[in-house]
Amino acid sequence: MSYSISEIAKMLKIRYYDKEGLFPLVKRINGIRVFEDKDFPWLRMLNCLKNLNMPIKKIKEYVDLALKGDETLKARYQLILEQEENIQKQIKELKYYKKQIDFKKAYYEKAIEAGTEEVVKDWPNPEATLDVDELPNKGNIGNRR
Amino acid sequence: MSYSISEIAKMLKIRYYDKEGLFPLVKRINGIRVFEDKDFPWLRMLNCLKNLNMPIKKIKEYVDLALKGDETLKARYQLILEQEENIQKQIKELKYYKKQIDFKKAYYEKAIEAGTEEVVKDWPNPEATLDVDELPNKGNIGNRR
DNA sequence: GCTTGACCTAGAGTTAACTCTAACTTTTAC
DNA sequence: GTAAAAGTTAGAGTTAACTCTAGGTCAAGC
Repeated sequence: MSYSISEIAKMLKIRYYDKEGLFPLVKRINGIRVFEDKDFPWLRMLNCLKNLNMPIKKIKEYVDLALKGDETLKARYQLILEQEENIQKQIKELKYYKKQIDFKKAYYEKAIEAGTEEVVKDWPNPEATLDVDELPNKGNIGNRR
Repeated sequence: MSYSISEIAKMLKIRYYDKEGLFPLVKRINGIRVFEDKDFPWLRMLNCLKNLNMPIKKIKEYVDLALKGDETLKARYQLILEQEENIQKQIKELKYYKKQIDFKKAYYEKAIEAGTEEVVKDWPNPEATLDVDELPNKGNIGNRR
């Protein structure tokens, strides 16, 4: 089974990504892109990296490595390892900020109950630092801010 | 204790955020911003929203609501609830993509061991769909892509 | 054969979030 | 009092990731 570009374009911003060189291996008939089942694992992988906030240029690097074949296996493995760390950091970061949000949630619940923010104005924040070193790092091992 | 802008600027891109109207309540002496301990909970909150990928304009809306006082308590509470959902979705999404990354990790480990990708080329992907409906939604309740 | 519609491209335009520059003021150190 | 350091601003420039436009090709249906 094959897929037309309009079908695929609903799922990803295909033309743009193709322009950026992200799928050099997709078949063409008379210049028209024809996606096949075999392309899907690749599309899924690109979609994954994109949603992990990897910049297009970095994804392109990965594509170029993949094109070079077996000699770049270790480099690609390295990139995957970085993404694994990246995911862990992002989850950690989200959980960190969840504390702040949960605090504010309770804060507003109490304030709404009382009809005024006055009663909660001096509730202590969950953590008293803004020091960058104590904030989780942004999940940015090579990925965008 | 107070803090100079250069001290604060290391932590956040203060001048830019101020320009965007994100801290209208910070004190000034002869036009120079003077941050005080009382400002920190606010700065932390802005930092939190920023790191949850809320666009500056949306953060500004929150700031403007806060300035209006008690009449906007419910609206602000609503915004916080959205962020709570947003965090849950983002964590879910990250865990989803982690499966893909873990698959690739094992894939490359095997390929490196064998010296060639050939041996793993036909390993089945963890999930066989690219259907947008089956992918977790991007964590974007009002937040940027 | 001709219109319609789905596809193609190059390139211009848009948007968000910075980032830098230049010219000015205020504070600090001697 | 004066020079340097650190603060200020408006506004121009940058970058990434789209998004749109204009003009063109090609196959299908009438």
